Amino acid sequence: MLMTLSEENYLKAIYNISTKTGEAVSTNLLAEAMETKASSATDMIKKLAEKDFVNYKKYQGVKLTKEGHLIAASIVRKHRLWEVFLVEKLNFSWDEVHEVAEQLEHIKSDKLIEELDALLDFPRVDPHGDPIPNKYGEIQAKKKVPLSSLKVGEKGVCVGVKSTAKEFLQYLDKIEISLGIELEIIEKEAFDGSVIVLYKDQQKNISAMAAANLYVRKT
Amino acid sequence: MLMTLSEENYLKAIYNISTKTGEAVSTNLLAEAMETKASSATDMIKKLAEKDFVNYKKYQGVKLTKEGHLIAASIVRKHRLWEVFLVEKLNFSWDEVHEVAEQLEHIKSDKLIEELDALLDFPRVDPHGDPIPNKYGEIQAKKKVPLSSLKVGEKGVCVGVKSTAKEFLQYLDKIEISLGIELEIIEKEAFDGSVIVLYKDQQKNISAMAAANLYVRKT
DNA sequence: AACTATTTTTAGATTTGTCTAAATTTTAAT
DNA sequence: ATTAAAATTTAGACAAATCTAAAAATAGTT
Repeated sequence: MLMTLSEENYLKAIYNISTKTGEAVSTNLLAEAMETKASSATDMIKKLAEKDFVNYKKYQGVKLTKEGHLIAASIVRKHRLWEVFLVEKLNFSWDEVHEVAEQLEHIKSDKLIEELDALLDFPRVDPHGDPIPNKYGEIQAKKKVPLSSLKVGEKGVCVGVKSTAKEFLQYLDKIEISLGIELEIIEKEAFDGSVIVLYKDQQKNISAMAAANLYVRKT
Repeated sequence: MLMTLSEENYLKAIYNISTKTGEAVSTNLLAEAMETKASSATDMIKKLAEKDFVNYKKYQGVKLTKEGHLIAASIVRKHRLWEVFLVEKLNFSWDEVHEVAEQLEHIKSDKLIEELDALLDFPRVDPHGDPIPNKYGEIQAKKKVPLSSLKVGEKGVCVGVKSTAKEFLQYLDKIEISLGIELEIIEKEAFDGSVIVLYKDQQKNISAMAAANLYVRKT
């Protein structure tokens, strides 16, 4: 299937928006994600509909078809695998990888991506904690959720942050929380929403604000 | 410097042709290398001349300027580093890498390519034995020469083949010659041009025909 | 030196993805 | 149910890279 760069980027944007909202993607949202005008988005939507990658009814937004979903997921898969590669093998930090992965995700070669997957030991999530679709476009990792949503006794691995404010990241650093650490909820304070967690054999208190901005994946 | 994919490919083609011929590159040769028509090549030549990447006089062909050379060399550098990566890290064979490297060579990130270089331990040549320019566009590896040009007592590393005929490659396989092997010339037969070489602690006879089709880099 | 064949350039058309501006449809509010 | 606001689509234009066909320049041969 011949896909232009632009078509691939639109499909990926539709995929990303619709996994968040679950609904049909509006022309305006899509145009905004693509940093372009609504009229351009309409043009591309028609092209994608013509190729049966999306279902489109005028004024009703778009949804990915089965084939569109598979293509979009494969681009996201490539994007996230390359992110892992950049961090694990090329000493990039997790906030430097996006721009380069945006380029690498369009490289066409099945062998390339399968071998890359193997080189990286078949990772399930990217450096931001987002799940990596398998080659059939399916996501196996559980969804990431804010730490604040866990109940007492549940455990999770830190996989990302919602806020990337400098103060917040520095705070996490100070209390020695980093990506990959496993936490267990010991207690939740009803009155202020703060949580007491166990990690590295220590119990620490985390504010409601911090707990809402720290993503974990349940284990 | 904003470069389109097409501009990069044209510059690379001019680089590759002119390193072979040493002369200005004709419109027809360039068009042929780009698998396009001469009129298209002329159009692009004008654009590249406008940007001062090439010197161009009507009907006289093109030569790279200093800046054009640097850009072209950096693309070739990326292409060849990616080829090494594919072979060394992703189990590609040396005849599978070209198509993928054609895509990867256009990824823009200085950090990416420097880190890749380090990951691969700063290779001087690609899997075909072609030299990898350094980041200043300079080539440090010595030129590859046919084995037949070496004198008695000289040594060289096998870095490539001229003919890729199946029979020839199978013959090399049979006498256990592969890329990377170091050979020493023990004797040259005057009457038929065959050479006796030492490698893997054995002396073997190689025909004049084979010696002319096997590239080595002197050591 | 003249003529022919080849190479190269020009002119005008096409496709892709984008834009602006105007028209249309939907949504929301009274 | 009307109407104003917002969202979406249409129509027409543009730049990039290509093409075909025709014109111009160069090279080769006698």
